Amino acid sequence: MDVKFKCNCPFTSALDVVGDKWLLVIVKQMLIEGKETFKDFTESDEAIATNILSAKLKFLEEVGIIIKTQRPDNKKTNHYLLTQKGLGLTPVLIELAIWSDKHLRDIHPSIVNGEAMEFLRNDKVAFAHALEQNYRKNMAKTLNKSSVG
Amino acid sequence: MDVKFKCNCPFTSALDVVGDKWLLVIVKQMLIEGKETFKDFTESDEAIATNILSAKLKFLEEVGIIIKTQRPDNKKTNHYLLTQKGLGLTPVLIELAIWSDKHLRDIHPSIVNGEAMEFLRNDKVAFAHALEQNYRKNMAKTLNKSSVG
DNA sequence: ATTTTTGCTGGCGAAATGCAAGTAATAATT
DNA sequence: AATTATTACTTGCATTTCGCCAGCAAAAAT
Repeated sequence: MDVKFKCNCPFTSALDVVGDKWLLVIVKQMLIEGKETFKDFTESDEAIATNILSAKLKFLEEVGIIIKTQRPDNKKTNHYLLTQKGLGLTPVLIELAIWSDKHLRDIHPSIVNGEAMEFLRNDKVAFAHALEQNYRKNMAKTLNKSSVG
Repeated sequence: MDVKFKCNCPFTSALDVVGDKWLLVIVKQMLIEGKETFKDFTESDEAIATNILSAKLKFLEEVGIIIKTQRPDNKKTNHYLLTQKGLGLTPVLIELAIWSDKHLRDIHPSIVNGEAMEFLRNDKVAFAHALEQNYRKNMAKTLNKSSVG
């Protein structure tokens, strides 16, 4: 289940890891939608099958993009969190969204186009920063909540 | 063979198109390595199988990322060129390379690390610009060459 | 006229994906 | 304390995609 690198090209090597139908979707769900638990992922719009989800989470953990944690008050529910390596994928996701915005509306007109998209168009660096800050903040909040209550 | 969009999320929608093992590798080969013909691709480091290559080129053409052209002096060799939509993926590729550089060297130490990588680290916007300019220049050159000689 | 190159296509086994059902452990409810 | 519900998976099986290899026709080079 470990990565096979085709060559020493930095572009291709990244794709050897995350160039997959599901991996970046999972990272996006964590970063943008704050999903953490197995159940969170199964309830998503993208509807990933549980066996695939299980395998992909295992893989993401193996390569160090996420870590599996538990809360002291719950021995069952696993919480998957992005590592630095995982958060480092934020700019990749952002460029993908920008590309969608510019080049995909012709064949897929119903792509969302709200104020978040406008923020992203106006200042992608700030948007990336805000996303990462927000992720860290929420992570701290939920971690704290569980250890208190 | 056409795209199935899972939802209206701009992140996921981009991945519905290019979130694949091969598509971005092919785009990278065109942009960075100047590959244009079927044979060029088959001779790459990444060694894509011909049937897959054929299918992927067809798909990339369908979604408008590349176009298939011919030179007046050669009725056999097809030249695949990036469209604006295709060139628009440059920032995505660049962010992937940056991520590799930062986060993949621990599990894949032989990733190339020359002066191009340094240029990329120092100024990714300039790097992207240079890449696109270079692509257009070479495209013009080869197009010109064929119509002359 | 013959050989080589180019751009594919087709067959077939292997791997990845997707759907549905099942399970075991924990947590919540009564 | 007993029952029910939830969570995080696993298993089985059908379908799709991948990947190697061989072949092949049209065009180009010799």
